[in-house]
Amino acid sequence: MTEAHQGGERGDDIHRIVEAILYLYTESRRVTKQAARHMGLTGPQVSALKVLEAVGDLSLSELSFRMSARNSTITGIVDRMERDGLVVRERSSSDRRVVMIRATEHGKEIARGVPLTSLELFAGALRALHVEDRSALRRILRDLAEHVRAEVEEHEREAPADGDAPP
Amino acid sequence: MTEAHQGGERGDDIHRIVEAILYLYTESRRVTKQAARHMGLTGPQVSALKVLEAVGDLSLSELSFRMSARNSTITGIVDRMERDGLVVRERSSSDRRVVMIRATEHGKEIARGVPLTSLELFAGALRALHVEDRSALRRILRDLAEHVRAEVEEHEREAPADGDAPP
DNA sequence: CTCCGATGTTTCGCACACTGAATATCAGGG
DNA sequence: CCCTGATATTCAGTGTGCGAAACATCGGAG
Repeated sequence: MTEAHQGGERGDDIHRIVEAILYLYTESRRVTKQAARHMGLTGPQVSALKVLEAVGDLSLSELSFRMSARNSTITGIVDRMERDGLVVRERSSSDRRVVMIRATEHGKEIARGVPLTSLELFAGALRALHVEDRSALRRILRDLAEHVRAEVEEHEREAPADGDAPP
Repeated sequence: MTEAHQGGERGDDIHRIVEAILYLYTESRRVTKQAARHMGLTGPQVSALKVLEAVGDLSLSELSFRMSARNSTITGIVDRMERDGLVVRERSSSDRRVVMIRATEHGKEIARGVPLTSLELFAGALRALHVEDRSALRRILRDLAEHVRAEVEEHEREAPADGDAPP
């Protein structure tokens, strides 16, 4: 994946940077998944627990929005997590249609335990960098993320994400 | 994902850097997936086509190694891609056990078309950075990747990934 | 040459994730 | 009250992913 990118002098830096980011995230995901397996969880389950841990109880719709998935998908995931005692469903008293998803103590405990291995991987490597490199990296990535965010918004405006399905 | 990380002064830089990388890759994956859907492809299929496009024909084992998946998984993916005319299987003449996977012209065309939206997203943002920031980023990320690679190797040595199953 | 272990691929059974199309239930306005 | 829209679930279908086992082939030992 290093050469063979027609022409390829101009975008050399860019190409290598993208490559490095892809590698770093792929590796992180692999390790997370493996760590999750050790505790009997799957990727989306860890993700759901982390969201619940961070922002508190959520309705199923809110949870699916935060996880960028459909309600029917999240229903299945919550089913399995409820089966395994990680979360509980509670019908809202104010609006009896909505179901609040709440992480159990067991679920929270696991959520706190799992992702550390993945973050520790980065943390260890980042600690090995010089201090000035760290702050430079932080600044550059922040700028980068901002540019990407802007481009994404513009991109979305042109090509909406199949949100409507008229009958 | 910004607060709620017990204590959290020491690893501030680190935390934010990890956050940025996660954001960048998540965003890239989301956009890629969406673009892939538009052309009737899935994520792994795009990934496979990109690998084949980059390094040429590969055996099924080599392809599964590069995609970090098992042979049986890749068999299924290649099945569907062959069904859709994106790749062809060719038995090697030197070793009749191995099956070479080759992207068809149609497959290559689609591979060239799809990922651009995702890479362009990064490329555009990266071009907006100063030149010295780009080379600094490149150098830092390379160092970082190397550290992570080393840690992963060490980590694997302690906790092997269920690879052996003695009879 | 024949047998036997190693290697490459596929098949099979299983579980999860994900989607879109119904469906049941509830909230609120006319 | 009835209609509309929102919320959650169910269902059928596809894709992904794994491990165990079957299968073909290769390579070397005897």
